[in-house]
Amino acid sequence: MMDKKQVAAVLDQMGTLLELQNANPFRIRAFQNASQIIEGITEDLDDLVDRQTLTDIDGIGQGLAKIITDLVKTGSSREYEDLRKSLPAGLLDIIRIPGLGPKRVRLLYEKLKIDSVEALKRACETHQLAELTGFGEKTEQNILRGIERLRKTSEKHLVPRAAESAEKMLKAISRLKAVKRCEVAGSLRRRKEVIGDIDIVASVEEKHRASIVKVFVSQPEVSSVVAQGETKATVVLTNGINCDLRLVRDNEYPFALNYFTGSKEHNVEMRSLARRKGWSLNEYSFSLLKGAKKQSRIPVCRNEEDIYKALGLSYVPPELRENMGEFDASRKGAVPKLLEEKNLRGTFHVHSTYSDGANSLEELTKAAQKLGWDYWGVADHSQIAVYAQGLSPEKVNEQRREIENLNARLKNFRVFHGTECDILSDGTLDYSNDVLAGFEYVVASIHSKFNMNESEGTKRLIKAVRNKYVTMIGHPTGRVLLSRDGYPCDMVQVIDAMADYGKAIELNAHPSRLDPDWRLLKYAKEKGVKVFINPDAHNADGLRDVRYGVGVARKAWLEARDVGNAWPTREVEKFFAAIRA
DNA sequence: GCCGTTTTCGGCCCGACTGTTTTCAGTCG
Repeated sequence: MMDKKQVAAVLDQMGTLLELQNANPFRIRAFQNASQIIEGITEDLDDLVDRQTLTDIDGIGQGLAKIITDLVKTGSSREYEDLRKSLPAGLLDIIRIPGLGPKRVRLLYEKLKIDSVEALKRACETHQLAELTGFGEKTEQNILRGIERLRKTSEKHLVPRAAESAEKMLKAISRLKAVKRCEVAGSLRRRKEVIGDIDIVASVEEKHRASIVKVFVSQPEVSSVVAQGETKATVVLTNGINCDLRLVRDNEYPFALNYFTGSKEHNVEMRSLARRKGWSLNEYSFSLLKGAKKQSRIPVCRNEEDIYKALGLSYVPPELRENMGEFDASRKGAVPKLLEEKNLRGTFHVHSTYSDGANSLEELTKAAQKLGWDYWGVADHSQIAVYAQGLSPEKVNEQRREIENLNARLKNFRVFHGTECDILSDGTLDYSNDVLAGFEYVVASIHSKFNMNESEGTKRLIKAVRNKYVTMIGHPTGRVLLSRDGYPCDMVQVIDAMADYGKAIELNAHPSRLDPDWRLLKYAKEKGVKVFINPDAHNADGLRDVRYGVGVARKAWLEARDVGNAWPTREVEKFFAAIRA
């Protein structure tokens, strides 16, 4: 009745409702934690329920297992219904307003009967809040601004846009003489697929703090200042993204950087590990735990590596800090050597002037050479894509001849001839097998009929995966395969099929459309499915967009050998040939 | 609510900022 996404949402909501009820904070955390766990599992939730193995998962006990089982089986649960009935639904909207937490939401409801954002807005405008103890005029103003901000920033920001702003702000800070070290932290450093806000950490002598904060808040990118203190400032940038600056002493810097990089889940585990050594860990330092039975001497930590070392761990790259197995790997010294941008030797999903691309084969080749690559692959649209000048079989032959001529002239560089072939609604492909056999590789993509139900959608894709000439499944429209709210299909099943048939998957890194789910990518890696980081480029500049995919690939623990475009030319040729063999 | 090669009971992460206080609670990250 409910899938894992829905179950996760319900558990999170139960946590919030418990907060509003002023319940035991650890009980609250148990629900929030469980929500995270369920969202992250790659096994089939139905299976776990049927086999009654939910309690094998760390963090899920008898109580939560019962609730989850009820939700999956019946679509509801006694505990959930009781909680939901105990408070008006509108409070769940109100609590999302920045500056309002469970205590004050509860108070507003009890004293002023405020049970919706609209009612709250009216109450602020008529200054009813200021009459309550603990509230004043300033708070009313802040809430009104919060309501407005929530409306504007409810959507999260994509990595490339946030990265661009972050670079500008970082540059403004780092060029100041008083700043010793500074770096972007937070989810941007962890390369999450979407970014909430930008965190910058800087080390600076105390006497210079005020001047640094002043420079920060007066940057041209800043549209308003939310908070400005001695060690912290928060601003809203002109593009609507929040940006935080934290100032610390230089000896505190590694701790601050680590702390503000997160994730929260990673930090919680770090602190637990510190406690076991008899230390307390915060954003400034280790300190000896008062009254601990066993205490170890605290080593000097000059950088993040030292902190991990102190806890008996090898360095954990920011992309892996999600408490999703990185501590185990780190203890065993088995942290993978993650993909680097410089590992990439080329890319394969590129459109030329033959279909809807803006640059010729020659121009694209020059751009790829300029990036230091060894190859690239053309993948123009197939014939049904009339809107994009999809290629007829005759045109395909013409293109092949041009590529052969080009390759004959090129030294130490190779252009591959592929296609982005449409998967039709019945799962068959837009070219006959005869035509497909003429390509070196085939990216099979969906551009039509996005409103199928999940089982039909899954069948359609798996049928395409089975086609002997398909090399990799692409995701052309952005809201597709590896994204959580994309094309209706059970991606786990599709990945299983790819593993069975030795096919690859495309991580489409087109920046304007990026929202790939790294958990699914990680699952693909575990299954041995190769990944190609492709830009879906329509011009020469677009080739560079692969760099946005590298961060997501790192989050999924991908190493150079897991990624097709990190292989040398010969290996790529072999892989393509093996698929049709 | 969860968890246990120190525990089946008693723990479970911590500091800064804000606005309203006259010493601090609530919120945030």
